[in-house]
Amino acid sequence: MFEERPQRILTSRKNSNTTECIDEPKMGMPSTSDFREPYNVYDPNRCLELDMLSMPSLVASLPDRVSIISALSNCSSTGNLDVGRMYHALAFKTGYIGNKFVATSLVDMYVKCGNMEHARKTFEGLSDLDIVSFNSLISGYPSNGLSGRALDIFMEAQSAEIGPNEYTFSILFTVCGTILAVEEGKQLHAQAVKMEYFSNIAVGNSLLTMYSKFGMMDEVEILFENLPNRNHISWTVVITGFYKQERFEMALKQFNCMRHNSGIEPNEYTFTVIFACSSGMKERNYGMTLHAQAIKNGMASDVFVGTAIIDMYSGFGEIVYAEKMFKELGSLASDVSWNALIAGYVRNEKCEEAMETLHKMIMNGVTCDQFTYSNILKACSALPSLTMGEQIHSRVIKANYKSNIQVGSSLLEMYAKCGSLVDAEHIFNQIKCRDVVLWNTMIKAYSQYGYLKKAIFLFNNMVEEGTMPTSATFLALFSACSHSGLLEEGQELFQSMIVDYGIIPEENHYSCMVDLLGRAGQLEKAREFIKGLPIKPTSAIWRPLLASCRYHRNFKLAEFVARRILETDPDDATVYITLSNMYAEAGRWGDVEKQRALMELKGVKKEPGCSWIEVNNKLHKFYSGDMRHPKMSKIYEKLRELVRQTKNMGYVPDTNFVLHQGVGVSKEEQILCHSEKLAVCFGLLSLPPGRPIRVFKNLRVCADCHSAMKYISRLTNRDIVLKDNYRFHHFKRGCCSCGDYW
DNA sequence: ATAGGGTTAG
Repeated sequence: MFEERPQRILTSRKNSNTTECIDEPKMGMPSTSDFREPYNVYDPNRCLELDMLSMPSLVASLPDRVSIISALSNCSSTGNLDVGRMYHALAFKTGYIGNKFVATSLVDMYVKCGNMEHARKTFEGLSDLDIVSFNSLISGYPSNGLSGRALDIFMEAQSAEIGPNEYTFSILFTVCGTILAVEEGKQLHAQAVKMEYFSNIAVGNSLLTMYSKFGMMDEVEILFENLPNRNHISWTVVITGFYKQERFEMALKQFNCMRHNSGIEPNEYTFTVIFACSSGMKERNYGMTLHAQAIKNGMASDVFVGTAIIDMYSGFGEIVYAEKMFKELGSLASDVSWNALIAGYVRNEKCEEAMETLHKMIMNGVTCDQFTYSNILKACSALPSLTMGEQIHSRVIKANYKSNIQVGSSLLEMYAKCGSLVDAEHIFNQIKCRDVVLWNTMIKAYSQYGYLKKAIFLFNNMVEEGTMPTSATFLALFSACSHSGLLEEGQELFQSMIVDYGIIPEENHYSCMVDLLGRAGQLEKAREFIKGLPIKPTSAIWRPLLASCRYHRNFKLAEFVARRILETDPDDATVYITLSNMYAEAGRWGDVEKQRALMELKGVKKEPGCSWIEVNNKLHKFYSGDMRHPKMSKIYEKLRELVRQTKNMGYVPDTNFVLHQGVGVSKEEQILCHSEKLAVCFGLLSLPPGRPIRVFKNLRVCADCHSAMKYISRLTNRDIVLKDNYRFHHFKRGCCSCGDYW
């Protein structure tokens, strides 16, 4: 994200009345003649309503010019606006404000304290403007989010024929880099070349930074080679440039070059980026070696380095090391460190720990920001817990982050994943300034719930509004097509993605296409498709074909595909389970037994099915046939009643896939106690009428439960949302959003 | 009296 900006022509003097930035209060832009006018000193007593009498100690012994300047410079570095204002009043009282060094120090003090209005007013009071005072003023706008304004002020200086110096260029290169003003940046570059300013390291470094922010790394490399002077900052800029482009090996190569050939030592800044690189490359051993070096050099106690290390370990799945690093930072930990730790917990599926850390963070008085909310909402989605999500949502509103686009996407995703599509839609509709991720998140939500038409509709809206779809957009659309069995539409979209949008398909796109073909019954075509792939087929690509083989009862191909998957993933329990389900459906009990024996031999375990539901802020878990829940007898009573009633409506229990008949228990009895049925039934008993029932399951919903839910939703007139490890099923008045289940 | 580099997310 960068500021909106009008394009400027920096060399022309006539074009100084450019469009104001949107977030900028109007301030009269003086013309050249204004600068020449006699004293118009900005009176702090009038403007700041300061009373000299309230500062008796200062009045008693009036400071001289030098001590005012040094006091102001002290205020600049500490950001102490109140003391700064007192010295402004003193400078006025003593008349030193007429001195240009004092006045410039004042401008700088206001700039550093973030008060651009007073900086500008003080600046306007200067009688004898020079490039230093211009630089002071210009340098303040970027840090206040008004980079475009800095370029406007620069043009005022140009108009006043007050020429730029080295300081001006380093400020402006930084400005152009942050707002991605490529044309202006190049113009300034040319101007700086003419003035031979490049022996100045700061100028060179800011120029490197600018081009690296433009993503023009070729340019950066050439410039870097030819810089007359380099220091550790120059190296860090180049390394960071490659890192941001995700060219981690190049970043590392430069780092090694710096260490071995340059004679310049890397410092905390350099180490921070290098930790981020080893995190990005998943180079666990390298990262740990680096950590040891950082400790040796005393750099691991730097907050930035420490935080980068936290993030790195969490990326390696070493959450314990991340925790340790966080503890070592102690009171040095910044909001970013807290965020990195929370993100680490979420990444490593420790959502409860993430929530606990959030509470500790609040208790410690650390301010939560968009990163915090975004991460913690992801934890709510992963749990998934709608009540926690709603609690975080109210925090987001209180902290005024609800119109933040990233937090918005996380909120949307949270509601969708917690089973409330209506709330997800509400979030989407509230955000008017949509970006591609927000669109993708909503499209993906529709796709997961099986609302293909809505997904396609949004896709068309998105394109009409001029947002370029990304590979994630198509992924969502493919999976929607495949669940709805729309083979041709899916294939057309696949072609369109490549031809019209220039997106190169990756593993997951291929996997979706295999799923699409397979579900449509084109098993051989799916196999041919895999054969013709430009990449080596992975188990993720084979897996959807195995599922299709089961549905279309193609044993031979299923066994072939199963072998392919087991070659790379020998512990994949779903392969054995799918095969034994297939054999069971065909009554091939001998083969079922063989699969079971194989699983035992290889030590592969089937995860027990578990469903859960949130009622009154409490999570209720149910396992198949589990009797531990206190309300179990009521639940079974209700369940039998429901089965009786739904049978009258046409429900026929489907016992085809029951693998082992328990002793003394009928097959029908066995499917009656499936965990999802128990959880839904408990929801019906506990939640007020009309409220949707939201149940989650760790495995796929079985065909019988799916069919039963349709009848139950009609009978009880309830919306039932059932999320399994695969997708969402939204049962409404006897229908399911996913179309026909298989 | 004025300038240059670092970590976290959807």
